[in-house]
Amino acid sequence: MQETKSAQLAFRQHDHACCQGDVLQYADERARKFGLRLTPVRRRVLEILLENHCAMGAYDVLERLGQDGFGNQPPIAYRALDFLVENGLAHRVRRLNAYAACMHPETDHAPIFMICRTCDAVAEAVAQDVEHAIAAAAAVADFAVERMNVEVLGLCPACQTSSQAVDK
Amino acid sequence: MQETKSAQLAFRQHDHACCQGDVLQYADERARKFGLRLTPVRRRVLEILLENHCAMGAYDVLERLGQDGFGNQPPIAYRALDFLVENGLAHRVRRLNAYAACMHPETDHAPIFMICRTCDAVAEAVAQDVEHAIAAAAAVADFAVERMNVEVLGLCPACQTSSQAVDK
DNA sequence: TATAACATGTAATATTATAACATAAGGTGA
DNA sequence: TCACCTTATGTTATAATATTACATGTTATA
Repeated sequence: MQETKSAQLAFRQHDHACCQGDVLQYADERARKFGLRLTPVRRRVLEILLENHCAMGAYDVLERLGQDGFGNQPPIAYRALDFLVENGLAHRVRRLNAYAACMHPETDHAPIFMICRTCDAVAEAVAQDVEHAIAAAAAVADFAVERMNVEVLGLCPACQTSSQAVDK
Repeated sequence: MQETKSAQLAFRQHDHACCQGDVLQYADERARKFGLRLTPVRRRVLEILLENHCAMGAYDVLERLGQDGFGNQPPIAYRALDFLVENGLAHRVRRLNAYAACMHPETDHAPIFMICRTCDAVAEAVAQDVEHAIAAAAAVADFAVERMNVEVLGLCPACQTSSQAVDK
């Protein structure tokens, strides 16, 4: 059980400025090192995604971009989001039709999302044993794995104890 | 490693009439036993999903329903699909915005889909060890799991050996 | 500085999904 | 059987998500 630390963190009070700062710094570094073009829109989208531990829809991101003086047509947001996803700086959360900043950009990993059904918080865990178990299951079927993603729906610690824990 | 047998099967030549027959029979049984109303549209949608080991979009299902004399407006398809999903007779494949008949309706399980990137075949595996590993990761974050799903993208056995294995 | 490759702006449209309300069908107790 | 309630279906409209296509601009480099 390695590295679920940050997943615990996401659901709790914490100094989120660190999450943001660390990830942004890493993104800048990587852009420099690998010649990624982390342009203003792209970097801004990453910042927006990092504002809190929730996934955001493309149109929400787009609205923010418009406010900041960037274009306000869908492709502006989708292209920046695609760039981030392709370069491991964000993930797509399919259950929510939304995107979340990657909290572990330094490690090559399959994202495991825990999605709170009531407050929409999203925590990303990295758990190698899960990946291994999935890889093993795929191997039995002779399936050549390229990507995998895991999405878990439920209640975050806060919502378990609050009265919001009703069906939505 | 239990129960990936059927996942192997899905990707290979097999007597698919058995898959269909078994699942439909089980669905009928369960409907009777638990008083589920497996109405004509709903049953027909299940049959359509069972026609091959691919996931189908709601609008594809809808088109088929229209041909069969059922209504041809989106809610017709979505409602039947929702019913099947809620009653464990189908799953939603989020990566494809599509639906697939459940191949293991008799067991309560989290679906694990292997999705072939080139031929769109979908195989459903049931692997308890994967579920356990995910549950353990969630427990560390105090996350109360309600549902989980795993989607693996890659190449099915047939497409690995064919020339179709290029980027799509 | 010409050029090629990549990125952004913009308009239009495709695809997926839901809301809201009317009608019909099935189940149940008087 | 009827009245009633609940559940399911039909229908219209529209919301939410995503992409295509093409014009324009920017950057890297020969």
